[in-house]
Amino acid sequence: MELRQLRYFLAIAEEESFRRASERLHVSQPPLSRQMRDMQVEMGVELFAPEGRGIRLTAAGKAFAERARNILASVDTAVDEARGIAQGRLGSVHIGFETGTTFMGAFLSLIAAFRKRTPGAGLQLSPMSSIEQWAALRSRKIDFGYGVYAPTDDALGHLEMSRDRLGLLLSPEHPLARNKTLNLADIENEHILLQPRQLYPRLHADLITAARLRGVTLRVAAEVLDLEALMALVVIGDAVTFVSEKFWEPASQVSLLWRPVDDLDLYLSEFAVWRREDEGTPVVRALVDSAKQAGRGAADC
Amino acid sequence: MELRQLRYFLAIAEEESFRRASERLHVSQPPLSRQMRDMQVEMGVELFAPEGRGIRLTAAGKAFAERARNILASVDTAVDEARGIAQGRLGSVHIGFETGTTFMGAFLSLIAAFRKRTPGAGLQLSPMSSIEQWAALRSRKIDFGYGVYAPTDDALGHLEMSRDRLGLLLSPEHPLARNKTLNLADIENEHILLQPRQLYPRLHADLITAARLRGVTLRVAAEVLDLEALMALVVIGDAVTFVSEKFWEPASQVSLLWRPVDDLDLYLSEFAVWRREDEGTPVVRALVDSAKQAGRGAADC
DNA sequence: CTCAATGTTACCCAAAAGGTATCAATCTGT
DNA sequence: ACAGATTGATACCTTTTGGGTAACATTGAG
Repeated sequence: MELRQLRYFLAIAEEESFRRASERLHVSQPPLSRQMRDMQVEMGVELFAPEGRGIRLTAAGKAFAERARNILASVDTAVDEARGIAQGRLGSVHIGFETGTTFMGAFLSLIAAFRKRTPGAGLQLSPMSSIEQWAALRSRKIDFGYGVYAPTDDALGHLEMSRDRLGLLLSPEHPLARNKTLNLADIENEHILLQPRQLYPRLHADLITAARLRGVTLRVAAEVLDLEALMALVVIGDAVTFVSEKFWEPASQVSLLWRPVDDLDLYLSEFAVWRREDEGTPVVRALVDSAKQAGRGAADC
Repeated sequence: MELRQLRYFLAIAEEESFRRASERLHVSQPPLSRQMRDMQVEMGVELFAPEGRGIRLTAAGKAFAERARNILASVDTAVDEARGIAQGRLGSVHIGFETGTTFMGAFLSLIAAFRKRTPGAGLQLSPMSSIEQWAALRSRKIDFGYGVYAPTDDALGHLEMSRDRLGLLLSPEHPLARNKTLNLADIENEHILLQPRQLYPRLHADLITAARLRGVTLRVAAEVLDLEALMALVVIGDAVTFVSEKFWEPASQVSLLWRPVDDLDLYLSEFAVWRREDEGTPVVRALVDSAKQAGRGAADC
C-alpha cells in the first residue's frame, strides 16, 4: 500500500470516474486501473463495482474513501508540523531555571521576548540549580538554562544576562544604618545571614575570602533556607544579609535599606546557558536572540 | 511523499540507527539513506542530526515520528475496516419496512437473525410502503425492503416471508359467531371495516372481486386508518373486519374471534425485497440468508 | 445498429527502488 | 596515539515498478 494509490483512489472516488480522475491527476487512465487493481488485490477488498459503462463505489469503497481522505490530510498536517518545528514556529522547549532569585530578574523578559517571537511554541519550565542545569543540558533533558553561574564546559554556550553588585541589606533601625558608607570592617561583628550554600555554592566562600583579603573575618550566623524567614530576621534588626542591588528593588515596599560595601567588590550574575551544538536549531536560536534582546546584550562565551 | 518513506523513517526513528533499521526492514542500508534524503528535501525539514558516528532525531523528527506512527496505524485500520465491510462484519444497512402490520411478523425474526449473524453492522430502519421501498431500492436510498407485495421489477429479488389466510375477525357477541363455518354469503349484509387503501392497495379490490365471483356483493362500511379505533368498533360488535390469521394471534388477549371464510381464498403475504445486483454484496447476502432462516424458507423469485 | 464513451489488457520505455562496493567520520581498545 | 571496527553517505549497477500508447470489450445513446 502506498500513498500514491490512496491519492489515485481518492481522486477516482471523488470523480466517480477513472477517466475524469486521470485528467485531474495528470496521468493517463490505464495506470490508474492497474494501481487500483493492485491495491484491491493487496487489500483483498473490492472497492469498485461496474455500473453501466462507468463504475461506482462499493460500501467498502465509500468507507475507505473517507479514511483515505483523513490519512492524506494527516500526512500534510504532519509535514506542516515538522516544518513549523524546524522553523521554530511550533514545538516545545524545556527550560531549566534557577530557583528563587531569578524569577524576578531578566528571566521574565527573556521568556516574554521568546513568547512574543514564537507564539506557537510550548514552554516547559523546570526549577533546578545551575549545576543541575548543566547536567540536564548535557543529557538533553532540557534545551536551555537560566542560572547564576557561567558554565565552564566548552560544549555549553552562555550569555551574562545581568550583573549586580553585592551589598548589605539591613534594617533602618540597625546601628549601621546611620553610616553613609560601609566597609567590611564595620560588619565584622554583625550577625550575617545568608541563603543556603546549595543555592549559591560559591557566594559563601567568595564572601569570606574577599573579607579575609581585607583582613576582616566575617561570621556567618546562619544559612536560612526560606527567603521570607531570612527577611523577617533582617527586618527585626537583629541581623544583616548580603543581596544584589537589583534583587532588592522589586521588594522595596518592605522598609529595608540596601548599602554597598566600599571595599567589597563582589557581583552576582545571571546567565542564560545552552548547548553549543544546538545553536543551529531554530528554537535555541530564538531563545538566544531573545536572551540578547532581554539582557544587556553583551555576549561573552 | 510515500508510505514506504514513512515506514523507513519510523523504523529508523525507533531503532535510532539506519543500520539496525535496515536489518529490521530487510533492506540494505544505502536505500534508507537515499529515501530519507529525498523525503527531507521534499519536506524541507531536517529530521536527523549526526551524533557521534550515528544519528539522533531532531525535535521536528521526533514529532514527525509520532505522526508517522499514527498515519501508518490509520492505514491499517482503514484496510481492516474496508475488509470488514466487504465481508459484512462491519458497515451499515438501510432497510425500508412496511408500516404497521409487519412489525409483529417475521420481520422481527429476520432482524434478530441478521443482528446475530453480523453484530458489527449498523442498522437503519425507515418506515415506507412496499411501493416506496421499490423506488428507494432503485435509487439506492435503501438496501433492503420488507413489505406486503412482491415486486414485479425483474431487477429486484424477493422472498415470501409469510403467507396467511385472510379471514373474518368478529366479536364473540356477534350473531355470526355461533356459526362453525362461514361463507361469503353470510356476511353479505354485515358492516365491513378495512384498513385504508394506502396500506393495502390491492386488498380492497381483491376482496370485492373475490366476493363478486361467488355472486356476493360485499359492502365496505368504512376505511379506518387507526388500527386501535378499528378494533374498538369490532369489539363493540357493530362491525367485522378482515385480517390474516397470524396477525390476530399476538393480540389475542382481546376477546375477538378469527374465522376462516370457506369460499374466500385470499392470502396476505410479507416479502423481503432487495436489488438483484446486490446479491453479491456481503450485507445483502447476510440479509437474504437471515430472511430465509427467519421465514418459511420458500424462495420464489 | 452504429458510434461514442468507459474501463481493461498488452506492450514498451522511463523512472525509481534496491544491492554491492567503497569512502569519510568517529568511536573503541590497547 | 594509533589500528581496527562501526556507522552513515556516495557511486554505480541491476531489478522492479510506474506511466504512456495502442488495441479491445462492454455499454449506452441516437
